[in-house]
Amino acid sequence: MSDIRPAPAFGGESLLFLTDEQLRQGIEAMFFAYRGFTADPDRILAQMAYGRAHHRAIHFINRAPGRTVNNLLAILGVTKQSLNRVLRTLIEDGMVESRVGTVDKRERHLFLTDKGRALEAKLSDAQRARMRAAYKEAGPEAVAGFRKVLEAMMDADMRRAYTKLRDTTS
Amino acid sequence: MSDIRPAPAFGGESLLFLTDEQLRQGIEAMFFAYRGFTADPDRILAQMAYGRAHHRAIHFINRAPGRTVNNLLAILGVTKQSLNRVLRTLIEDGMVESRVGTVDKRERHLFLTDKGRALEAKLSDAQRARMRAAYKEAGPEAVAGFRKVLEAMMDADMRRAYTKLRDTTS
DNA sequence: CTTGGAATGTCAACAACGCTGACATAAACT
DNA sequence: AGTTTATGTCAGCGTTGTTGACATTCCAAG
Repeated sequence: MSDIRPAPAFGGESLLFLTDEQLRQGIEAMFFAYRGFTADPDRILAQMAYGRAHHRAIHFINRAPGRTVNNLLAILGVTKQSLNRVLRTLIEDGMVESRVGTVDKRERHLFLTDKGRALEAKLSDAQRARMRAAYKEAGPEAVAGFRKVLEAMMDADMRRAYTKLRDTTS
Repeated sequence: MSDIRPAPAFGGESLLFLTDEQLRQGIEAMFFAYRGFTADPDRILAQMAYGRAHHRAIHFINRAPGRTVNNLLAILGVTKQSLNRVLRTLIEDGMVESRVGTVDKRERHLFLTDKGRALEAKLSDAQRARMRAAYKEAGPEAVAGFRKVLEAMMDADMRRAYTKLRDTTS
């Protein structure tokens, strides 16, 4: 709120970046950037009656084929009921295959079909193209900082999920 | 898709950051971080039957009191019908005041009431606290890079809206 | 001055995707 | 064997995005 600050007499580089004003700019940047981040896949998804939830499911199934529903749930951070609706349409449409577990028959293991992999590639390509352009424009050092701040912004459990995933070169 | 890369013989700092693998990590970081970004305000909003859309409206009305509905629309990037529903509840609840324009009576100028400002402060404080912690952990240089990449990721028109807003120390 | 079109905002109905509740089935524990 | 726990499915609700229809106001052309 109060934008009053004690007029930093030092470098400016060192303390100014924690003023409410700076934080507010970061918040707004995050808001606008996230819209750009999702814009390209959203356009593709809209053409086929899919939404962002479908994209997320496809992405993370592709990341680790054979993943169980419960495992996917933990990563996505939604309820199983919510995920189930999305999975059902993806299975009906032949994008995802659900195989009953061999050792534990309660589990369903999820795989992308060829069709599903094709969609995944299309969505990923679109999203990566924007990311690549942004990275290129900002430069390697900026990218390192970007990643560092994002990681610090995550909830503790999401951070664990992320680093675990990050270090998995599937 | 293809994670095959021509084995960079140079610094690594220079080209490696544009591999599909690196881009994918950035995409996943963005996904998990955005969840953290909205988590704290979401908890507050849930207690009062409000959602993220209410938060966004309140934030940007506070940023420039007297803003018209149409102006807010351009910033939020949603349809006026969608915004209208949110505004109606905020007005009913005495958070926002809508005044008919004096020069153009078609316009409605939006203001936060004292009650609205109190809610805005509560939401902002929560969101800034996380942002501050992340900034502190990552350091000033990382923050500069963070902002740089986010800006490069925005759509052109959102970028204009953002920089215009950014340079407005209300 | 009137009239037609553009701009602004409101009301209604629909879709995507969060949520809780109720429930079936399979596994695990006592 | 009987109870508890884990996993997944079906039904229904709320928020928030969408398009369509419409009222009001402004402005410019005739």
